[in-house]
Parts: sequence; C-alpha cells; structure tokens
Amino acid sequence: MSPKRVDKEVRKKEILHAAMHAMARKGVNVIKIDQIAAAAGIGKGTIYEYFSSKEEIFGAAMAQFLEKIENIQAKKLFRATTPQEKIKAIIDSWVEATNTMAHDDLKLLIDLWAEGIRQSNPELKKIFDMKKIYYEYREIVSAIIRDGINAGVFRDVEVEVVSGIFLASVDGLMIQWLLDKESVDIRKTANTLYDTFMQGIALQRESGNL
Amino acid sequence: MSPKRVDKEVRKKEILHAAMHAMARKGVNVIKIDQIAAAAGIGKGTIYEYFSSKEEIFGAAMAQFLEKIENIQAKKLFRATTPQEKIKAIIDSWVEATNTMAHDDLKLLIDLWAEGIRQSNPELKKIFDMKKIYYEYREIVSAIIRDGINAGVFRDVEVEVVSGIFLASVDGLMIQWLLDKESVDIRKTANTLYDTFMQGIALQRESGNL
Amino acid sequence: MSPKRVDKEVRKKEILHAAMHAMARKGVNVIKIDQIAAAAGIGKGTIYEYFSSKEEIFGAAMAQFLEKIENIQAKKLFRATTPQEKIKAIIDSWVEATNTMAHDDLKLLIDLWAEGIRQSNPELKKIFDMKKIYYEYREIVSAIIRDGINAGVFRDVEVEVVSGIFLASVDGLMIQWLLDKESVDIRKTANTLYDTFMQGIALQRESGNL
Amino acid sequence: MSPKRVDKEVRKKEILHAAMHAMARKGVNVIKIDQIAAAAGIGKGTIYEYFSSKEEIFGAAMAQFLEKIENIQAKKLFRATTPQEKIKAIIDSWVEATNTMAHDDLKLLIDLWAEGIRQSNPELKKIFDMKKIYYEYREIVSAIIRDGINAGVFRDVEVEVVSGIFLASVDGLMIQWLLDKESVDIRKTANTLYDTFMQGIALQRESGNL
DNA sequence: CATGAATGAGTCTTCATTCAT
DNA sequence: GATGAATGAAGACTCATTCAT
Repeated sequence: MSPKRVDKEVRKKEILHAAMHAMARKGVNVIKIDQIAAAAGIGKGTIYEYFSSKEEIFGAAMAQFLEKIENIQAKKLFRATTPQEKIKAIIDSWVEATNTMAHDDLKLLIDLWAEGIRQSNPELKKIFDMKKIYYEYREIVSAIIRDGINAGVFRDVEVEVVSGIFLASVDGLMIQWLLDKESVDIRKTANTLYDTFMQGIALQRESGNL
Repeated sequence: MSPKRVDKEVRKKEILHAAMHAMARKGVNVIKIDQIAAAAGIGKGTIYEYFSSKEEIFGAAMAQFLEKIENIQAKKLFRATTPQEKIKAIIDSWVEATNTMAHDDLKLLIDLWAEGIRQSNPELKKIFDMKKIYYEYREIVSAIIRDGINAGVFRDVEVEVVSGIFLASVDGLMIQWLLDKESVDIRKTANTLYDTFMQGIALQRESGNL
Repeated sequence: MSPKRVDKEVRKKEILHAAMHAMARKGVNVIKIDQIAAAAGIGKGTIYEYFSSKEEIFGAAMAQFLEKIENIQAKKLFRATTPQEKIKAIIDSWVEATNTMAHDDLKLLIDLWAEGIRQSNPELKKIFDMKKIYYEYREIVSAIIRDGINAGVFRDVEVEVVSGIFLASVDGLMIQWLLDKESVDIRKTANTLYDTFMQGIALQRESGNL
Repeated sequence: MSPKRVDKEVRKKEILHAAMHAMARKGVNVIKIDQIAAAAGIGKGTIYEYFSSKEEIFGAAMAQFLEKIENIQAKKLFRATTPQEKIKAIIDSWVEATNTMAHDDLKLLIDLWAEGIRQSNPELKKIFDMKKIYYEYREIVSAIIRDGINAGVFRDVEVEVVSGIFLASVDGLMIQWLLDKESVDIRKTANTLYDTFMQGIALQRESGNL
C-alpha cells in the first residue's frame, strides 16, 4: 500500500468525520454539500473525489456512527461477566456515549431511525439495516437475560419482549436527553434504570401486590 | 347560514388529513407539495387556498397529530383512578395508538422528535414545543408515581427520574414497532412492560438481591 | 336598448373606474385581478363577465385615461382663440389634470409611456397608439404655433421641433410632480412655463445676445 | 495574485451588462431571469452565483444605468464655464446619451421613473432615490441659472421653477424619442431647445409683447 | 348573473453534481 | 489531485382564468 493510498484513506476519514458532525447538527435532509465541504475545510468538488454522491456520504456517516456506538458497547460488554454486569454495561454504554460524543453528534440517531423507518433509500439497507440491527440487539440482550434466568437471578420473563423493553428504555432516554440535555441527569437516571429494571425482572420471594 | 364556511373548514381538514398521511409516510423533509396535493386529490394551487406555506402545513399536521395522541391518552387516563391503573392507561394509550392509527401515520413521531431536537424552524416552537411537552409528560407521570408512593404501593424512588424512564420505554418501543411492526407483539409487550415496571418500583418486603 | 343593457354598461364603467385607480396606484404590471375586483367591490369572476382578460382591462383603462386627459385639453382649447391663449390652454390642461385627478391616478401616464415605448402588446396599438398620439399632439401645437408665426406674434421657429419641445416640458413637469408632489408648485410653474416659452419664441426687436 | 477575483468581477459586469440590456428592452417588471441568463449566454443558476436575487440585479442595473448617464453629464459639464455653455452641456448630454447608448438601453429611464413614482421596492430607495436625484438635478441647474442672472445674462426668473422646466424639456424629449426615434431630430431639437430656452430667460430690452 | 374555489402554467430560487483549469 | 464556477433539474409559490353552483 503506497503512502498515497494511505493519504487518500486518511483524507476520506477526515471528510467523513466532518460530514458526520455537520449532518448530525443540522439534520441529514438539511445539510448541504457546501457545508460539509466547508466543515471539512476542503473544496466542494473535492468531496466527489472521495464519495460519489451525497447519499453515499450519508451511508458512510451512518455506518461510522453506528460503529462508534457499537464500539463503546462492545468495550463495555467485553469486561462484563455476570448477566447483571452485562445489563449494567449496556446502560453504561449509553452514559459513555453521552460523555464521549458531542450532544450534537448523537442527534444522528434520529436520522438513523428515520432512515430505518422509512427506508427511503434501499441502497442504504446494504450498509446498515436498522431492522436487523435491532433484531440483533434484542438477541444480545435476550441471551443475557436468558443466562440470568438460568442462573436463577432473574425470574422467568418473556425474554424477547423484556429485551425489547430494556433497549427501548435506553433509546427513549436518549430522545429525552437529545431534546433537552438539562432535563436528564444521566448518572442518576442510569442508576435508577438499572435498579428498577433489575428489580423488575428479579426473582420474587413472594408474588407481590400486582 | 354558512355552508361555504363549513365546506371550507371541511376541505381544510381533508387537506390536512392527506398532508399528515403523506408527510408521515415519506417524511416531513422529503414530501413535496405536489405529492400532498396529489394525495389530497386536488391541484397544487388549491393547497395554497387553505395554507399559506408548506411550513404552515407542517405545523398544522404536527399539531393535529399531537392532538390525536393526546386525546387517546386523555381518554384512557380519564377512566383510571389508582396509580397502577393510570400507569396501565398510559401503556394502553400506546397500544390504542398502534391500533387506531395507521402504522405509517405514527411515523410522524420521528419528525416530531427531529424537529424538537434540531429546532430548525423556530416558528414551530410556538405551535408545539417538544421540550415542554416532554417536561409536562414527566410531570404527569411523576404525579401518578408520587401518589403511588404516598399510597404505599410504590417504593420511594426518584420520582422524576423514574417518570422519564417509564415514558422512555414507551417511546423506545414505538421506535422498534415503527422499525418493524412484526418484531413487537404489542399486546404481550404492553403486559410485560406493565408487569416489569410495576415490579420494578414496587415496595419490597426485604431489600432484594441487587 | 333594454335596462339590463344599461346596467351592464354602467357596471362595466364602474369596474373600469376601479381598475384604473388600482392600476395607476400600484402599476399595471403589479396589480392583481383580485385587487381590481376588491377595489370594484365585486367578485373576481365577475370581472370576466365584462372583460375577457387582464390585458383588455388594461387597454380599456388606458383608453379611458387618455380620454379623460384629452377631454380636459379639448375643453380648454375650445375656449381659446389666439395662439397665445391656446398655448396657455394646454398648460392649463396640465394644471387642471393635477387638480381634477388624483395624484395616484395620473401615475398611469408612466404605464402609458412604458406600453408605447415597448409595445409589448401589439393588440393595444389598436386601442391607442402612443406614437400616433404624440404625432397628433405635435400637429395640434404646430398648427397653433404656425398661426402665431403667421400672425406675426411668434418668430419663425422650426415649428415641429418647437412643438415637441413644448409638449416635452409639460410631460417632464408631470414626471417631476409624480415623483414628488411637493417639489413642484404647479401654479407658479405653469405661469413660468408660459412666460419663458412665450418669450422663447417671441419675435425680437433686436436679435439678442445669444 | 488574484486572477480568479478579476474573472469574477469581469463576469459580474458581463451579466449586469446583459441584464441591463434585457431589462431595458423588455421592461423591468416583465423580464424573466431565464431571459437575462439567455441574454448573458449562461445558465440560469449562474446568475445566482453573482447576484442573490432578481431584485438585486434590478438595483445594480439601475445604479449602473444612472452612473452612465451621470458620467456623460459630468464630462460635458466639466468643460463648460459660462452659464450658457453649461446649459448647452446638459442638452448635449442628452444628445450624447442618444448617440452613445442604444435606443433600447435608454428605455430603462421609464422603469427608473416608474420605480421612483411608485416606490414598490423600498430597498431600491437606498441605492437610488429618484426624488432626491431630481432635487439635486434642479439644484445644479438652479446654480447655473443663478450665475447667469448674477452675470446679467439671464433675467430675474424664478430660478428653481425654471430649472425644473428646463430639465422637464429634456426628459420629455427623451420620452418622445423613446416612443419614436424617427419623430425627433435630435440635433435640430437640441439646437432649438437651446435657442428657445436661452431666449426664454434672456434679459429683455423692453418688456415684450406678452 | 355573480361568485369564488380550483387550477396548473409559469417564475424565482436552490443545490447536487460536473468538469475545465 | 483539488478546486469552485457553471449548470439545470426540481421545488415552493403565484395568479390569470375557468366553471360549477
């Protein structure tokens, strides 16, 4: 691989980085190629040396964004061993994301959902398929919960359903935080989410009052 | 007598209805006026007899959408008396929404969030302020939970935080359902959400296993 | 002729009247059919019962306007007998026009000139041909001046040229008055124009210092 | 070095030039952006690389037009010393304008007047204020005539009024020429205007025959 | 007759993409 | 390779005209 090649790769990453920021801040449908170019500190035409269309940039930015998020989660999950720790790790991934990434950057999630929901561009499905991603997310959490049930830590809940609910809480909290940073005390919320969810699926001595 | 006025009102509602559908299906930023007109079965210019701009249609559609959702919730909440019933009512509102409204129509939620998060249009803030709406939602749920705590049904949780988490679950589930109708068994999920959440904030005989 | 017929004529005149006002005030290219209808106190569609197109209204309004102006001139000229009186009559027509007609209404002159200069609509040439109108104006004045020369009151000027100059003065003054009512003292200007023009073409005892 | 900048400036001038021609020929309110682009031999979109709106083009074209006219006058006036020469210089400016500039181009005067009279666009008032321009024109001529009076060449006329009349003659002649090139023998008319106006305000041995 | 709701051709303006330098 | 000037397809909006009531 020649140094030129490396340079090209590096430059492409730089553009992608700038594009992701810009898209996240203004919204994918609103951002203009000029703005991405300006944000990347390059000429408008140069972008087309690295990407063939705005759509492709969008796809690449989304993929990169997802990768970032998944990296955070993978890192956290990697260290966790017990089901409880793993649940905690997923919640902490959310905390970490809000710490590591800029508030603006995380707004890209909305566009990711929008794209997944409307699938306006079938091409993008090849790069990232939100339906599939969520299916896999639920599988991961399901495995964790199943482990907990088998270990006698969690009660015998509908695993797939509970997994969806758990992931839903995190997504929903992200929305509230994106809508209003100040309205969500991340640390406190993370702890409470962990506590209530754990208690929610905990084995019960006596069947309660519900 | 004012048959003309009635007609005008009716027609405006029709257009709004069609606009809401079209916007929800394709996305607020993607829909074209021509498409709305076509969906409403009228000429492009006619739209402007009833709305002064695309922006105004957005606002009206968003407001109508919100109203629909809130009506469903209000109706459900109205009948509920105990805190548990009220929590159940909110969950049921979600179920009802997915039953009453078309899958496509509910996609508008994404645009509502997107608008709230990026506030690309300051005018819309006058019509609906997502930040405020969520603040108020949390207040409503907080009151319910507080009642439950006072009644000795719920344990002494961080009320505001838990409220956010609860609403987050519902929103997150909506996302998953919007992404993939088949992946979420609404009825089962609603029940499970109720059970786990109730148990999650229930009073505990002994401080548990966490 | 049935009374209906009369009504139609009357109504047409009313519309024309309103159209003339509106066009003059806002400009022929700027005025909208709706505004004319509103000004006439009738429905938009009704206009098309009396005129077949905006263009036709324009033509009719112009014709009416010209007629008004010409009536004023004709009336003044009618009473005048000597060449001097006739020149004075034409100047007085201008004074009378600024008195009789609204400042706004006289703005139509600009559109008349614009139409004449650009002849954007060949059809209008049939209704009024500015080129011809000015030719005839000059003829009228030329005849007056020629009379004066023959009578030994005016010196032997280039009659056609002087006529053009005289009419030009009046038109140019109208422009200044239209641009800024306050900047032109009509009465004083009329007198001065008469004096200087009369002296300008007067027979001279000695050939002067020029 | 900035060849790019120079090119941009040059191109902008070219567009402006073409725009001025097109606007003058067809009328400011009638000309379409497409036509200007076509006249400039460029694409429609390119116009907007140099001007931000149709309105801005109007303003720039008007300003350039006025500048042209004023340059001609300034040059002529510069060489003139006596009041008579100065009056002649102004008349000659008109002659020069009709020689230098295309018949079509000078039609822009009509739009200038129309704009001044109706002030449909308040923004344009910042660029050129016809009311003010005419006020200043009259001031210039007034100074000349006052000089002539003081020098004992002109009689004691109402200076401001006479100035208006003089300028009116020139404007009015321009209208006639614009309406019909052939109907006005510019050279002869210029001479006659000079003669009659000079005699019109000349000192008189005896108070004459009027 | 009178009306004004409906219409779509026509206009200004934007912006992703191209391409000559 | 990098650039940004040029472009025209596309989109929001206007308005003269039509026509059903």
